[in-house]
Amino acid sequence: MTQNVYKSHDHHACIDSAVAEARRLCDEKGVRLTPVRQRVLELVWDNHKPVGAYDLLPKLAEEGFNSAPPTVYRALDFLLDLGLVHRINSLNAFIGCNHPGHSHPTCFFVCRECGMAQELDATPLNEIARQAEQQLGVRVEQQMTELMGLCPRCQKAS
Amino acid sequence: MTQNVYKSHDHHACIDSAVAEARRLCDEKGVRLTPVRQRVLELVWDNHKPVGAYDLLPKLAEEGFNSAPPTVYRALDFLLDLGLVHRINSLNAFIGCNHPGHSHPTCFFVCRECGMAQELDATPLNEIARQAEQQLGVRVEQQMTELMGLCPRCQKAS
DNA sequence: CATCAGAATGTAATATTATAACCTAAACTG
DNA sequence: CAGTTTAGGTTATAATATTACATTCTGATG
Repeated sequence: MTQNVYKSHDHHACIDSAVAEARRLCDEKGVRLTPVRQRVLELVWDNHKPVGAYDLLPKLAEEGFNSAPPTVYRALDFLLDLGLVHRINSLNAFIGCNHPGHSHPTCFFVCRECGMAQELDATPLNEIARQAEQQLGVRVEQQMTELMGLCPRCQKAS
Repeated sequence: MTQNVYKSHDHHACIDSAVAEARRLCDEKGVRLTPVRQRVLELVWDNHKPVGAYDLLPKLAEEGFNSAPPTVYRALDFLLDLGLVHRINSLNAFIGCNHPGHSHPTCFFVCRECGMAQELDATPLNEIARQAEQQLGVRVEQQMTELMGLCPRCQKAS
């Protein structure tokens, strides 16, 4: 399943593989991973904390990219559509997805102290969707779960 | 479990029981259900669609209440703390809770066409939280699931 | 009852997040 | 290479939320 962000790991490898995966996916779908889209993806992957759209703007500006809100929102929308990033609604922030390409129910744990996010296996959510469909007759198209609390590190620190 | 909002029902009774429940809870906790707080609660319950903070402002103004953003956000924060309303993060909107008073994992289905929200039994979420706690060592304090799709009515309409 | 403390509200300003609208440039397509 | 689609540039503004500080109300206590 998803990696454990609380274990130390070679984060450059995380970023590289995210970009490689993105490139593969874009080729497959015949869409373009333009420089600004790729750079936004890399910046989102910069660490395991969800990042706000407006945090990206100055970074893009530094590097000579255009940097008005529509630029970054367009790039993020593109990446969201492909499942390369997810939006954490409770934070108005974005985080890389480590198994993009197939739409899937989404589930994150976010630490209220350090802000790091850990993607979780969302399989049990399918049960909720299935029940809702059977009992209420709704049709579920998307789902997102957000857990909040303290990560192992921040528990120790307090 | 939770009521089915797609079945016709006496909605005045929904509102009345929400207010009665709020009053009981406030008495129990020794906090005050002031006029503006009660009115905000009623307005949130006005129908089964999540309502934005800024939608409430003109309604409060009409009725002679003060109506600046802090007024409505304070009232909503108060109601959120007591579990009388929930916030639907994907919509930046608020909806009444029909079993307030004990903190619980929250789960809503929201129709992308009509916007109505249906609270669901979130018990299966506990499984996700339990697994995250065991496998990752995190401590889960809050959780929220949002499902999106088409409600029975809007499926027929299309 | 007078006074005091804490809770609640009033008010103005501003911060943060996101989108609209319209134009220009680049890249595929036949 | 002409036409079309896709992407990006630019300006302005909409929508959501908070800060900071002044004022008023409420309930407790002497």
